[in-house]
Order: sequence, then C-alpha cells, then structure tokens
Amino acid sequence: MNRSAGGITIGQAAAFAGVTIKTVRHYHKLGLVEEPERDSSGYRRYGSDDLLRLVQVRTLAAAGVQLADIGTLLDADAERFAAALSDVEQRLTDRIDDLVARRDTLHRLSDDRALLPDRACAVLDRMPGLGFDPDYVAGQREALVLFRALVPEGFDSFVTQLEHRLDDPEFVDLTQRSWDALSWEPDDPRIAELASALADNLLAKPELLAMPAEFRSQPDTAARYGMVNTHGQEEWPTSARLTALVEDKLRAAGVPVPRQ
Amino acid sequence: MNRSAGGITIGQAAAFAGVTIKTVRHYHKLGLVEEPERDSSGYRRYGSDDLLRLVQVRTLAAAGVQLADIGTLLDADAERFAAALSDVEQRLTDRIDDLVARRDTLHRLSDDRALLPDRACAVLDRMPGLGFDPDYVAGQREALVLFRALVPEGFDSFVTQLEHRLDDPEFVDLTQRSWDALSWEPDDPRIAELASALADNLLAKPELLAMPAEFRSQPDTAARYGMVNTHGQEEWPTSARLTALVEDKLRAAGVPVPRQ
DNA sequence: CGTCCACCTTGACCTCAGGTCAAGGTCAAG
DNA sequence: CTTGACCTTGACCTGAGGTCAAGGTGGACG
Repeated sequence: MNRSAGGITIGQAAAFAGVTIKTVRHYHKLGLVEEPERDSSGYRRYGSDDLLRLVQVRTLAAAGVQLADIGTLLDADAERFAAALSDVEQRLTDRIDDLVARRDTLHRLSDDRALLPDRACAVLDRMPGLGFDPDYVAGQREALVLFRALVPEGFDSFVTQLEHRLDDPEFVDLTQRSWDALSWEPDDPRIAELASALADNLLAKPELLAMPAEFRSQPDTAARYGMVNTHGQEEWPTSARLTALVEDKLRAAGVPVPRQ
Repeated sequence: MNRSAGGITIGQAAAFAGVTIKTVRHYHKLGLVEEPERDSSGYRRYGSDDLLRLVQVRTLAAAGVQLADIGTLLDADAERFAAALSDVEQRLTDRIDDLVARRDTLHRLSDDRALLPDRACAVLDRMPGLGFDPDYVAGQREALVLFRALVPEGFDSFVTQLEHRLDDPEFVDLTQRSWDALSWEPDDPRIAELASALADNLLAKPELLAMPAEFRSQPDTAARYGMVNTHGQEEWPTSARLTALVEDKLRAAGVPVPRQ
C-alpha cells in the first residue's frame, strides 16, 4: 500500500549508483552507508540522502580507496580528506609503475620463454652457430636462469664471462669435448687430460677468475655456487668427476674455489 | 646426518627465488612446483631443478599471470605459451589504463571533495560571489552529485542550465528569495507571489525547458526527477510547497513536468 | 648436559571486495 | 491463479597468500 511513498528499492538505488545489490548490502554491513528505513514488507527504501552517500562511497571505492578507509575519510574534515587522498593517489601511482614494470618483464618473456634478459638471449643464440649441441644450449639456458635467481648481482659479469669464452675458439672446442665426455666412462683417462686443458685455459685468462671473488663477498656463497655448478649433473657422474678435477687443478694453482 | 647432502631447505630456496616460505608451500599445494624429497627430519630439500621451476613460476606470477594458469602455461608448447603471454600482456595494459583513469579521478577529487567534474565546480565557485548562502551552495553541490549519479547523460546540460541561470540577475535574486523563504510559514502569501515570479522567469527562457524533454526519454524518469527535486526538502515544508506551486504553474502553461 | 635460538612441520583460520547459491517472501501483470 | 521479477537472510566461495598455534630439529654456547 505505502509501497511507493518512502523511496526507491535497493535494486533501483544500486542501478543508479552503478553497483550491484550485493555491494550495497556489503556497504551496509561495513557501516559505510546507513541502513535506510524499511517499508511494510521489510524492503529497504532509499531516499536522496542515502543515494548521495552511496554515490560518494562508490566514487571513492572506484578510485581504489580501501572500503575500510572510506568511512573515516568521508566523515573527516577537508584537510585530512585532502591529505588522505594524496596518499591514496601516491599508492596508485606506485602500483601503476609496478604494473608497467611487470608488463615490460612479460614483454621480454614473450620474445623468449627462457625468463632471461636480452643480452643473455643473444649469447645463447650464438651457441648453435658455433657448433654447440642444442641440448647443451638448453642446459646453459637453465643454468643462466638459475644463476640469475641465485646471484642476481653477479649475473651481468657471468654473462660477460660467457661472451668472452665464446670468443675463444680453444675454449669452445674444449667445452664441446666436455659435452661429448658425458658419454664416456667416469674412469676414462681422457677426462684427466681434458680437465688439465680446461684448467690451463682458464688460468691463462685471469679476468675470468675475478668473478668468483666478486660473488664470494655475498653470504651463502657455497650453496649458491654448488647449486649452479651441479645443476644438471646429478645423473652424469662423468661430468661431476670432470668438474671436480678442474676445481682441484684450479685450487692447486692458488685460485680460491668454494667447496659446496 | 645426511642433513646437508640433498639440497637446500625451503627457507633458502624461498630466499633465493625471492618469495616467502608460505608462498613456496602454496605453490606445492597448487601443484605448480613438485614437492621435493624430504630428508631424515622430514624437511623438504630442494635441488637445482626445483629451484629453476620455482623461479619460472615466480617470474610468471610476478608478471601478473594467475597461478591457476601458470601450470598449463609452463607445460605448454612455445606457440601457446607466446599466445597466452600476449593475452596476459593485453589484460595488464587494460588494468594499467584503468588505474590511470582512477588516479585521474582521484586527482580531481583532491581539488574538491564534491566528486564533481571541473565545470560543475566552477559553477559552484561562482555562487558565493553572487551572494548565495554557503549552505545553499552546499545543497546545490549535493544536488549535482545526485544528478550526476541519477542522470549522467543529462548532467552536462544540467550544468549548462545552471550557468545560464547564474547569468540572469533576476533569477539569482529569485533563487535567493526562495532560500530565505525556507524560514517562512508554509501558508505565507508571499510564497505564491514568489512561485509566480519563478514560473514566469522560467517560461521566458524556452531553452531552459528543453532539458527535461531530453531526459524524459530515459526510463525511470519520474523516480529520478523526484529524487533530485525533493532532495533536501524533507524537513522544509515551505520548500515543498513552493516547488509544487511552480510545477503547477508550469504545467498550466503547457510544460510537461513529471509527477513523482 | 642443558638451554637458547633459528629453522622446519602441519593445520586452521583471516584477509578484501564482493559473488554465488539456497530457500523463501512480495508484488504487479496476464 | 500462475508467472516472473524483485526482495529478504544466511552460508559458503574466490586469489594469493598471511598469521597464529603447537610442536619437532639442529647447531652453538656455557
């Protein structure tokens, strides 16, 4: 009877304010908008004041203000209101910058799924042309991803090291022979030879040995080094043996190599 | 005993990957990263493969990919991977645009807490200089907010109408007398006079009466009109009477005024 | 040997801004 | 009288983890 006198229903109010019914009730539950009077059927009837408040709340919420903050905000004086707004605005700006950074990361990802920056991808791209086995390249890709996670601050010099190594035909040759060595027996005498040649090659280029010193200054060095170094070696005992021999020779020559 | 052999602990793995322990376990629960072997104490021991996977997941998650999608994504072939990535990138771009729009809204809010666009603020700012009572201006501000929520498509012409009204000294004078009238008795004879003058003034400017025709084409016209019109009048019977008289006169002159 | 501290384990519940479902009451039109 | 659109409440669900509780484990110190 008294149906249309008191005001509009929740559905109309929600539609006018551009929110859902559930959202309006949510605001009631949080105390952001007072519950209006009910009509004889128990329906909420909204007047212009309620609508005004609803619009204010919705506008702030749409701007990204936390619902928990809106109540105090709307009931505060103009000065605190302005201060809080600029605070929220700053947080929004930060979030935008964050999202832009994420998008850029993603954009790099879509060029190559290896989760690596351009320079590292370039190094990997050179490898097949130099005669490296595709599986070896894939392994190096994984090692780079791992290294980047474990030693982000040393990543650039690690890539630089790789670049220099690829410029040295002897090293390229030795590396490819090491890859072939995986199929040898662990006690094959050629392994010791290969280890000697590798160690000599490394010792001839002191700048390549500088990097370990750099990342030795960080904590957890042994764990990180071991992680990168043993990656992919678990099921290849020959590789583990080769690595151990090279490390021994380097240590014998006075180069500090962390033990894992 | 076997403590340090199997790999690193969850805390170290989490630190290396740049996430929390809880996050790593969350990934396990979702099946994104396989649970590694446990040591004799029941601790999870992570190897390089686990770490690699963890870093891949974290990188995608940090780029905003839903965790639920990451599993299929990482196990998919390169083609679908690339397609999905560009999809995610598009969504990120949309979100950024959305946030920028929010920030701009907020920026306008911080200039004036009235939740109104610049043009409407300018109109309100003119009012005190023309001699309007600050309380009246506040009421107009509320009416504008309400109008914008209820009739967004008619808001611009509503503001235009207000601008024209403020340019007419006679209308300004009549409006201010209407404000004073709030303190009169509802049966004060001056009210009828005032209503006549107001109606005559309105009828002399046909362009001001065009707006109601425009927003009469929308549904719920009566409810919206009534909402805006009766806002703030509940506790002022004199105002209601004045409005009713003016509406009667307009209707008598052939102008269609919706009845609420 | 005891004790402390840092780390690990599981499980249950909390967050935010609502969405979804269920079960039923109310109103206007055909 | 039925249909369909609207309203009511309440309980549970979402995503991506965070927080708390209660207890096990390992290493260092005295």
